[in-house]
Amino acid sequence: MARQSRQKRVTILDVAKDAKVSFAAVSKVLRNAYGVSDALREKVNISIKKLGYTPNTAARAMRGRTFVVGVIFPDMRNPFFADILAGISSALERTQYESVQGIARHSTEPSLVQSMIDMQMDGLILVGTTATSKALSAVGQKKPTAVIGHHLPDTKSVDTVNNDDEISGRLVVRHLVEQGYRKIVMLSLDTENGTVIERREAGYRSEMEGAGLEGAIKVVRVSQSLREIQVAAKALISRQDRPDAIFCWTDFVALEVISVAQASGLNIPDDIAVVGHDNTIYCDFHQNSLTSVDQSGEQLGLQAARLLIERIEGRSKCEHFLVHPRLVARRSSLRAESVA
Amino acid sequence: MARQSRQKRVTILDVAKDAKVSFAAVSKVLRNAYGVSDALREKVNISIKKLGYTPNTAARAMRGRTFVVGVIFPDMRNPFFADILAGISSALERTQYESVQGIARHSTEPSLVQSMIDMQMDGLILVGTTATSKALSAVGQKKPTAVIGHHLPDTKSVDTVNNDDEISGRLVVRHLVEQGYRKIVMLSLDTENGTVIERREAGYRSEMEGAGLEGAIKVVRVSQSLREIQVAAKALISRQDRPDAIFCWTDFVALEVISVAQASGLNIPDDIAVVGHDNTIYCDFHQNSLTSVDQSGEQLGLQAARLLIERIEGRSKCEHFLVHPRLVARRSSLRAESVA
DNA sequence: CTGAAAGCGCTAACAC
DNA sequence: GTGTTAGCGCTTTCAG
Repeated sequence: MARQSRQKRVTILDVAKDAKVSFAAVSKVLRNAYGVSDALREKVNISIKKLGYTPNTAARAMRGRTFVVGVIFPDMRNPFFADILAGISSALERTQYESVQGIARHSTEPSLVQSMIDMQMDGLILVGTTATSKALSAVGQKKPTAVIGHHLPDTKSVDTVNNDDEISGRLVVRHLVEQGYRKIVMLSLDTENGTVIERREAGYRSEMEGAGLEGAIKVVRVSQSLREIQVAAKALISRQDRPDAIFCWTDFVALEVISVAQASGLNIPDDIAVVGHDNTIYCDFHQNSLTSVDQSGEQLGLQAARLLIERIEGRSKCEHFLVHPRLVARRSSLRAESVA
Repeated sequence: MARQSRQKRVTILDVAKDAKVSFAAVSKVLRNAYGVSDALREKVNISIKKLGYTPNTAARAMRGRTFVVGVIFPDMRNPFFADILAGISSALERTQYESVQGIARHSTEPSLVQSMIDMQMDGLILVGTTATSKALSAVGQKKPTAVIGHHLPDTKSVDTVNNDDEISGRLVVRHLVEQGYRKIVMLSLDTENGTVIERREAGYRSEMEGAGLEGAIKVVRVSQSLREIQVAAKALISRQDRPDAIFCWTDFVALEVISVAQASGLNIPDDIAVVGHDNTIYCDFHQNSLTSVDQSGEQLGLQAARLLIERIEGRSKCEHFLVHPRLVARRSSLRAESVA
C-alpha cells in the first residue's frame, strides 16, 4: 500500500494517553454512554479536539454500527435525484449519521447493494430501483432499507416512500383535457417491474376513461436510451394520426419530444402539447417552458431518511409514506387562448 | 441495532469449515496470494460460491486496504459529472476496486473527505473541488488522491487530471470571431481558487488580445446560484451596449442565458450568440442547440482512476494529465449565412 | 504448500 | 464512576 496511507492515525488510545484516562473512558464519552463524570468528559473532549481525533469507521463497523447509510441511485443524470439527495442530506444533518452514495454503473448491479452491506452501512436507501420485489425484500431482511419510487404492494420488510403516481397521471390528463387536447398519448418507460410507472399509467388510463376518451388511450413504452427515445418521439410525431398531446414519464423524455417536434416544424403547444414529470430545473427555461408534475424530491428524500433512521434505531413494523403531487402548468401545454 | 442486521454473515471461517481447510487458506485464495495448490483453490472457490460469501470490507479495512475508492463531487446537478463518473467506473471495472460517491452537501464540506478517510477508502478522487491547494496537499498526504478539474501548479502530493482550459477559452473566442462576433463577454464563476476557471479566462483574454479585441474584454463573475445567474444574464442583455456574444463557463449557465435572451425577444444567434462549456447532453436539444466545448468527462474520469490506482499500488512521484478540448459548434453561435 | 497465531481500533460486557 | 478484557473478520508473518 502506498506510503501516504501508512501515516499513523490518531486512535482512541492516543486520546486516552493524552487525557490520562483509560481508553474505555474515551469510548464512553464518544458514545455518550452512561456513567462518565463531567470532569472526565471535559478532559477527553479537550484531547479529542487537540489531537484532531475522528473515530475509525471500519473499526466501529466490526462491533456494530457505522453511522453511515448508503444511498443508491440508478444513474446520475436525472436532476430530480439531486432533489432527493438534498432531502436526505437535510434529514441526516441533525443526526449523527452520514450518507454515502452509490450510482449503479450498469443497469443490473445488485452488487452495489452487496458492497454497501459489505462496508457495513447501517442502512440503505434505494432510489428508483428496478429490482424485483422479492430482491428488495431480501435486502430488507439483511439491512434496514427504505425504498423511494417503487410501490411495494405487500412487502413487510422495507419502508417505502412514494409519490402518489396514480394522481400524477390523473392530474396530467385532467389538465390537458381542460386545455382542449384529446388525442393524449403517454410515452412511458419500458421496465419490467416499475410499479411507479404502472401507477402513473393506471392514472392516465382511468382519467382518460373518465373523460370519455378511452378510444384515444395509447401508451408507448421505451427504454432509457437516448436513441430509443428519439426514435419513439419521431415515430409518434410523424404518424398519420398524430397525437395532440404527449405525456412523458419524465422530464428528460419530454425535452427530447419538444426537440423533435420543433425540429419537425411543429408548434408547441398549438400543434402538440408536451407534459413531463418531476418538475426538474430545466422545465423553467424559456426555451422549454415545460408543464410538469412536481413530486417534491426533497420531501421524498426527507421522509425516506427519517423512516430509515427510525428503522435502524429499532422500529420493526414497516411504514409506507405517500406524497401528493401537484401539476405546474407552463407554456408547453397552455393553448394560446388560455394564456393571459 | 435493528434486528435485521443482526443476521449472521457468512465469514471466512464458514467457508473454511465447508471446504475443510484452514481459514488462512481461504484468505490466501481470496487475495490470490502465492502458494496455494489448484486443488485447494478449487475447493475453496466452490464453497465460496455455494455459501455466497463476500468479504467484509470493514474487517479488511482494519488490516490494510478495502479496495474501495471514494469519489467526491461538489453537487449532483451537473450532468457533466455523470460523464466523469462513467469514465471512473469503466476504468475500475477491470480492477478489483469499487467506488463509492460522496456529494458535498454544502459548499464547505471538508468533513466528507474526512469521512471517507475514516471509512478507510484506499484512495480519493476529488472532482471540481473548491478547496485550497494547501488543503488538497494535506489530503494527498493522508491518502492517495487524484484531483479532477483543479490545476495545481506545484503540488507534489496529488495527481491531477485536467482539461486544457486555456485552450477552451481560446477555441471559443476564435470560433466566435470567425462567425463575426466582436463584443464577446465571458460569464464566469465567482470562485476563490478555481484555477480551472482562471485558465479558461486567461485563454479568453489572450485570444481576445490576439484578435485585436482587447477593448471588448469583459469578464462577469457570478456564483452558482440560479438567482444570481439570472440577474447577471438579464443585466448583460439589457445593457445599452449589449454584447453580441456570451461565453458561459458551463452549459447550465448558457441555457439560462438562452432562456433570458429569448424571453427578452432576442434572436439567437442573430442578435446574440451563446456558447457553453462541457458539451452536456442538453446542448443537443433543438430548442437549445448550444455550441459548447467538449472536454470529455469520460476521459478525465478514466485517467484519474488509472492514476489513482497506480498511486495506491505504489507509485510515489505524482503525475499530471491534460486532455485536449474540442469545440462543437451548433446553432447558438452560427450566423445564418454560415449555416449550410 | 498449508495452518497457527497475532493483532488492526473499537464497543460492550463486566469487574473493581 | 472508571478501568479491564474479550472479541468483531480479516491479513499477514511465521512455523511446520
